[in-house]
Amino acid sequence: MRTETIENYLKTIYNLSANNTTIVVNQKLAEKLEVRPATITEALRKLHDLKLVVYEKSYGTRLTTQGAKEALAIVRRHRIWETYLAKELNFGWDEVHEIAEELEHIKNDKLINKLSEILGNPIYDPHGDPIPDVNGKFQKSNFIKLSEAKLKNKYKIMGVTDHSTIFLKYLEKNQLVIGAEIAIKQIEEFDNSFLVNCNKKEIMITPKVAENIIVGIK
Amino acid sequence: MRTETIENYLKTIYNLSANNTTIVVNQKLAEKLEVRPATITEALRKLHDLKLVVYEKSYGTRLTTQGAKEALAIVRRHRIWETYLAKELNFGWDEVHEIAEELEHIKNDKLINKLSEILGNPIYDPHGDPIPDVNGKFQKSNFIKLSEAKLKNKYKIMGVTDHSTIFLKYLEKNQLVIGAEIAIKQIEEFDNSFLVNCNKKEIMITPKVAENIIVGIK
DNA sequence: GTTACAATTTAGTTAATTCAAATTATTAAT
DNA sequence: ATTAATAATTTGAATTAACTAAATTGTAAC
Repeated sequence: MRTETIENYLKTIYNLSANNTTIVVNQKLAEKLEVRPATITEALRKLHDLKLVVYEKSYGTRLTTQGAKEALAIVRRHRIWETYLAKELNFGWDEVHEIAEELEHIKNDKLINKLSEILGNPIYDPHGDPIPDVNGKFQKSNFIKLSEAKLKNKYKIMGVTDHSTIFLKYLEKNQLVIGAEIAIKQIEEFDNSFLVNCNKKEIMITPKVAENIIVGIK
Repeated sequence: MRTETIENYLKTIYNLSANNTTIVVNQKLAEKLEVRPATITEALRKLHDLKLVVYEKSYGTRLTTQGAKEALAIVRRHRIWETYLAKELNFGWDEVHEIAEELEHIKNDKLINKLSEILGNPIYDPHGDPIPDVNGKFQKSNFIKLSEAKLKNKYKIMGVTDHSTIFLKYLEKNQLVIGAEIAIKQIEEFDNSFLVNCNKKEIMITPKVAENIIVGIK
């Protein structure tokens, strides 16, 4: 079986590779996992021995088929638990991540599939992140970042890319929650800020915030 | 924080000490944890350094106040999860133990108390084992082993002391489940077997089985 | 080609967990 | 009280996992 550390490496490589489409460099891994570069080199050697990554020295890393399969299983467990904690156990969306970080390491397919079933097999977690199915497949969608939204269009908030408590609390305060509908009233050329209509109120959205909100076209 | 190994030592010492009332000897621990005696001595030295046990060499071990507190917290988490898995997630009572062995190590009071609340703060788990409350206290009861039952009396099955799958499956097959009512028809002096009436059927119960069923007086 | 930065190698450290074998303690039986 | 049997401890060590500082090597941009 895998240690938690190995699972965390797998998950982090997966997350930094934009769903396994780009190569991940050591620096990013070292940053995210808060360890020294030497540790990354060492860990990647091990993951390579376990046939979980393709690791080209001084270039970058990507997951093997097996590595991606395991990473997706971890991501699935994490996001199912987050959803379960939020929807069934009434935890706030800013609390669920931390608990799910621990629960995700418990490998019991029957348990996860049961939770998924109770939730109605959700395809998004409370942060709007897609939940892979049992086979590691995502349902397709055509969501965009709010920062790429077009003037006068209407959108629905589908997720966030920043999961920090401070950001989530900010969103909540402004009622910019999952499912909320947004109409783009104005886009300021000068600073890329957005003036939007949400819940019958006008809200000013900075580029940094817009960059971290995922919306679907209504 | 405690490692899982330390938590497992604490839990095992607690379980072998009959609710912290008797001294535990190394041999029993070695047996239960499936390690060599030398390992037990070593581990107890460590638990002693952590002020979790009172350890008298070549005599025996018992938990300190702190050790008992932590052991009870683990037992509570284990039994709450077992109950939740069985009652809310429809797992069989022979499946829940294994999963709870992992879940019990996740230390989040809010989570456990939430599960407990959803379950209506149960005081027994699916095996009939009592669940300590947040303060590590048990509700009192006057249950006895079926082997101590008296002729002609009526009892209700409240729990088991053997949690093995084989035993639980045997009980299920004979409908000797938690809550089932039993009337003692006959006690055979020669071999201490019991003839009981349960669900309108007569069942012969061997001394070994009787020893592992906990009943309450009706 | 030099410089700046990233990655790797080397040569460890620390901590957790376990064990075999030899020795010592304890207990029960005579 | 001595002995035999059994249990526990000590010693000395191995293993594994995870990580690091410091020195070296690679890479890429100017």
